[in-house]
Amino acid sequence: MLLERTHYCAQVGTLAAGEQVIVAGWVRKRRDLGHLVFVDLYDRTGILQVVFDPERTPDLHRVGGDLGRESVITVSGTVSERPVDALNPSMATGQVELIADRLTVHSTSKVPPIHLTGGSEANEELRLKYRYLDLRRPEMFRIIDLRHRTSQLTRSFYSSEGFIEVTTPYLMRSTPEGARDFLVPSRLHKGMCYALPQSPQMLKQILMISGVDRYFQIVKCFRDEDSRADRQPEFSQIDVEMSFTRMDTLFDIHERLMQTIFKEAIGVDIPRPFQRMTWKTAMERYGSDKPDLRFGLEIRDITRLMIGSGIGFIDSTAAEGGVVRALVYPGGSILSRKQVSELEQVAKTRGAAGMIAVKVESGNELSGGAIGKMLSSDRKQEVIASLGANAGDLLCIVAGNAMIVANSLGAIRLEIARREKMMTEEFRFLWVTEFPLLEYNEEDGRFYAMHHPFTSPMDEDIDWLDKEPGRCRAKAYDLVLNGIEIGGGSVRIHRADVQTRMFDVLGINACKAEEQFGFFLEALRYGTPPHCGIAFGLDRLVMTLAGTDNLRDVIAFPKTLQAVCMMTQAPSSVTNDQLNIVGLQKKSDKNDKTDDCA
RNA sequence: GGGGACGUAGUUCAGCUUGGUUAGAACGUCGGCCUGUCACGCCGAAGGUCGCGAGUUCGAUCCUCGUCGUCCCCGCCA
Repeated sequence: MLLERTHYCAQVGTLAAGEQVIVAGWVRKRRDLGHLVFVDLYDRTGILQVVFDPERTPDLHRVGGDLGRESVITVSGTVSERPVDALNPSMATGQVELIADRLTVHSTSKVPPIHLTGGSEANEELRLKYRYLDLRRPEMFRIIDLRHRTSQLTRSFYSSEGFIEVTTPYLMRSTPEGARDFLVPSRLHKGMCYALPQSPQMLKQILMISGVDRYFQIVKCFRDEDSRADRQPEFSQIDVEMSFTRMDTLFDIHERLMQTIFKEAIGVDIPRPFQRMTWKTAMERYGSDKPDLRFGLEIRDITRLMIGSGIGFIDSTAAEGGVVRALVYPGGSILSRKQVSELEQVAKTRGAAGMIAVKVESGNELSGGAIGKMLSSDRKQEVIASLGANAGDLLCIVAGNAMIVANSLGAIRLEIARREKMMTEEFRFLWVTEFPLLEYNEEDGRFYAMHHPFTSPMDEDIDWLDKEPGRCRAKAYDLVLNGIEIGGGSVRIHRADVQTRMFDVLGINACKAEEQFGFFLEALRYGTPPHCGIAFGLDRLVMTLAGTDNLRDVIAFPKTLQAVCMMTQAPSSVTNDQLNIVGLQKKSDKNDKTDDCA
């Protein structure tokens, strides 16, 4: 019969000597001194030293001496205070040990392919293949637990604010716009597919129409797009929608949610209210719609000062309606030619033609490139003054299309901060507001919704919708934390006529709209309350709480950049029979390994 | 779709610049010894398709090309 555990390893550390306990877990390490045998027993709470003493239990001692790494055992024994000279202050349970008197070996383990104790970490490919072993490491369990607590705090916070968790289907209908859908072929309707939701966007709005009033859900979302360090094909959102509420109330609720999570999960006090910044300001001053405000390094516009400089490409940039902007790299004039060229490379990957690096010399002098030669000393002085630069600094100047210049300098700004280790440990929250409603796509020759097609234009901009849609701002907002977009949402359109106008601008005519969004447009016609919502990336939030910059670290079973699960080898080929059932046929059998075991 | 980095023992890495006889180290594993260890210690041993394929060469872990895999970035994605 299974001897049942009475305590976790860590709990034993708090018990008095003489207590009888039963503990269970994995053999992390064995130290066999010939007569005495010590075993480090691990469970999710920590490590406990178990002693096998040949004088008390000769039979056990022999078995204990043979225990292999990661064998699973149950041990009963007596809690004992360690001899004074054998205390281990670096161990949570280092003042006690368990003198074993009974031992059950439930199973043994092959030699683990990754190190589970201290020191260097195995490469990620192996960690993902043997994820169950990787998750046995305390650092990984700590994150799993942190994620659990974050979810729990979220659920209880929303519940106490009158929000109701409603689950929505994963088998949805495909909608155009936005990301590529993952498709699920239908057996009952051959040739037709369900789509896994990119987010429950329309359903949560319909719940508002249903009168749910305050909805939330911790929900999986799926997007068939290329992954990144902070992007997985399937990810979790804290999804929220609320009716009859001003944007400011939504901000207030979620600032308190963040405050609660950070306080309760990691003991950090977050000041409120959070800073707010318009999208325009963010782009101009930080070159990003998700600025990291833990450091300054603001971008300044110097177009006016550079016009008529006599420098060819700068004058032509200005003539074409472009901009010239600069960033001060404090103390950057000592950079090597190579380091400067690496900075320029950063700008070039964001589409800039180049980056001009100018050194600030003493006596308001600039040296380097055409600017050092061509600019009058008055102009130089003005440039230095307007940038607040000092001798020894390096000016990074980029000219061209406003968007490209912003992105380039934004990337350089982050690179400088990384190099100079300016990213502190603090948590800087920021609401970015007044996003553009639409984005023009040159290739397709049409506008796309920047957020999604149900986002309300700002009242004062609504007339731009027909005249100059690109100028129209949206009631959309993002919550940014240390340069990471952790959430985003908007006030929604609650009038069917405005929604139709929106579709018009997007080039979705009445017929198309009816076909693709008909059910939603119809719902809007049955009494829709004004409503707004937001969704947070749970994975990214936990990532920040855990202090890692790899999304895979906070997901128990993540996928690689190629969207493969190293442990299960998903995706896999399927048999022709399986495909027939859903009415599909393979185009090529090139990678077919289905019948390897036949 | 494009750019970059990496791939050598079970693991983490060195070796490659300048091709040459037996490819090393540490940890781990296995065997022996050891009564207070906790990075236990000491003695000994086993362990390699140098990712895969082709090419150059008398000879390739090393050079070239291709290919596969992982990571990072751009595009894409909110």
